[in-house]
Amino acid sequence: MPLSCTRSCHANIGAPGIIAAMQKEQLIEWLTVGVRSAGLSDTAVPALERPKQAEHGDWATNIALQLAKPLGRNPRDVAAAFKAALDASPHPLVSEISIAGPGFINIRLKPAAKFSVVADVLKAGEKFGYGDARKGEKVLVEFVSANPTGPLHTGHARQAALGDTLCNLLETQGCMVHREFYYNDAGNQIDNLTRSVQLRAKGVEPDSEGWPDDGYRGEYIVEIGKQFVAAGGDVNDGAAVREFAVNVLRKEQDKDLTAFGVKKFDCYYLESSLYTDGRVDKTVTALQVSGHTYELDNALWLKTTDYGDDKDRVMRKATGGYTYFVPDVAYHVSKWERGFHTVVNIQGTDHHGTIARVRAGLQALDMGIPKGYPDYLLHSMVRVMQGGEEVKISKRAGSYITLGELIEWVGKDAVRFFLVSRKADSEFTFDIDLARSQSEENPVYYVQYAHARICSVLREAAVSDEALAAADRGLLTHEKAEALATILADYPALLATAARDLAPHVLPYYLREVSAAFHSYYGAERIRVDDLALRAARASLAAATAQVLKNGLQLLGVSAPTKM
RNA sequence: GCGCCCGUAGCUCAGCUGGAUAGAGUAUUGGUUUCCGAAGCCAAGGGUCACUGGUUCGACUCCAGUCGGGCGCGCCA
Repeated sequence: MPLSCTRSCHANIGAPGIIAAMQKEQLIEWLTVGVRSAGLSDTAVPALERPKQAEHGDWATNIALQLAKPLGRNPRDVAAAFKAALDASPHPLVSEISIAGPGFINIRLKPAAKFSVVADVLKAGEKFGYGDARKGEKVLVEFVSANPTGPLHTGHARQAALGDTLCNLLETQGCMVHREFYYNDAGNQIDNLTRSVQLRAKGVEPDSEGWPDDGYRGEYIVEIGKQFVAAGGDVNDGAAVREFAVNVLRKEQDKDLTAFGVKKFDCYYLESSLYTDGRVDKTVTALQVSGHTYELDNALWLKTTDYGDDKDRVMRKATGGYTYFVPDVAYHVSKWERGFHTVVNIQGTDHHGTIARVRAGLQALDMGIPKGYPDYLLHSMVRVMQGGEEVKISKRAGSYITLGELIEWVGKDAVRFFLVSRKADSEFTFDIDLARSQSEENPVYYVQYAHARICSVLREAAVSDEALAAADRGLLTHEKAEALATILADYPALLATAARDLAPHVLPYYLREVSAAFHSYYGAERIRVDDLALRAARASLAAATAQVLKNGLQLLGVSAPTKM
């Protein structure tokens, strides 16, 4: 992002508005000017980061350390020259500049600069943290994409929580987000479902004679059979059984997702439509024309090794049908042609092997699709423990824990917060017994409690919105108040990086920090004091904190109770 | 065997494009309420960042190898 800001804008720093959100950029610009005027570099742009330890100041830069080597100078000397240049043209937000350790430059801000974020939050309200850096960018996020052959399990739950939150995060950056659910309704999984329902309806038990090895064993199969018969259906009518079963399961999945607080999908894309609308045939033809295919053993192959895959892949089987990866490529062409040049697929890590070949297929089409298209956010499976033993997650076995059960046991808020809290690719164990017995200790309650506590305090303090907005933040002096305001000011940048890095897990972590900073401040200073001006100032900081907590929880799909 | 991911406190996990004394929660121990919500706060103990070597001013972070774990490697989806 270009920095159009020059020195002239420093004169406007005292003005209210979006100052806090711009502070970092302004400081970087100031530092960059300092680097130039000190004659250290014509191109280097200093990076600003929060020091791990608060005593070191509000911001720090390691630019002197980085420039020392190319300049052939001692880092401390470089830092001294840099500091001299900065001292020569002081920044109105900065109260102190110091050199520390091997050559860090630590910067301390004036209190007014730190507390300006409070006014920003109160003014922006629910939109605080939103930016327009990616305004108008069309982004498609595909997630859940469960086969309509059974209830959603804990893996789907993780995917739904990650996907929904990621979509929300992208929207805060101005993206036009399209939520898509891909339905594998054309494969033999559906045939298997149909057959399983028919057999159970006829009284054939799993593992008895005539039961297929890969038949679905779950109890829901029996229930669907009963419902079908009760509705007057003919079990021998495969097409009718199939339609009925898929319909029932789709409804159940939708019900679970709704209960999980997942926003409505914009589109349910049917795999079968890729065949009926000719996209599959068109894709095959295009690949043949591209010259990257060949025939061998009566099958048609694509030379995906030309694009980094470790072996070539069959497109059309000797028996005549296409392998699954052909409609997959056709599907992604559809995403591209619908104008989505940023696409994120959220899938289990067990699908990582398919990434190379899908991308290879898209490359081979030679239609200008970039190499790394689409993006993937892979998550590892959720292991479920119960009674000290692992419950195997297997759709075929039917013995897995469902999303509906998780919600029933620990509640939607806790499940969502918990599932997003972990990095997507780290495995984790969901201990059902623990979650049941200790749900009160789930971190989500800590954050929700902070929000409820603030709401309660604000009710007691009875400061009007006008008085909150007009409060004199210069009255805030406690270091814990400064620490809290500093954390609040990080929120917009946090959302931007979480969206950019496809890393929703940083949000729960951040909300915990905000809550901790508030609780700590609350213990140090009384809000409802007799001095009304002071009361308003402190209440305004609390109100801003509640707003950030509420905004963050909303992105996670977790409620922000005003009392609990 | 090959490919991708992972290995951080007793347990569950953070650690941003390499930066200062490796952090949270939980568990353990000890404090804390005549006053706005104690589901809180304050503090203590707890570490060979799997191991070995390399890159450099500096490595949990980057590279190579070893060990251990997960997943994938079908003319299944």
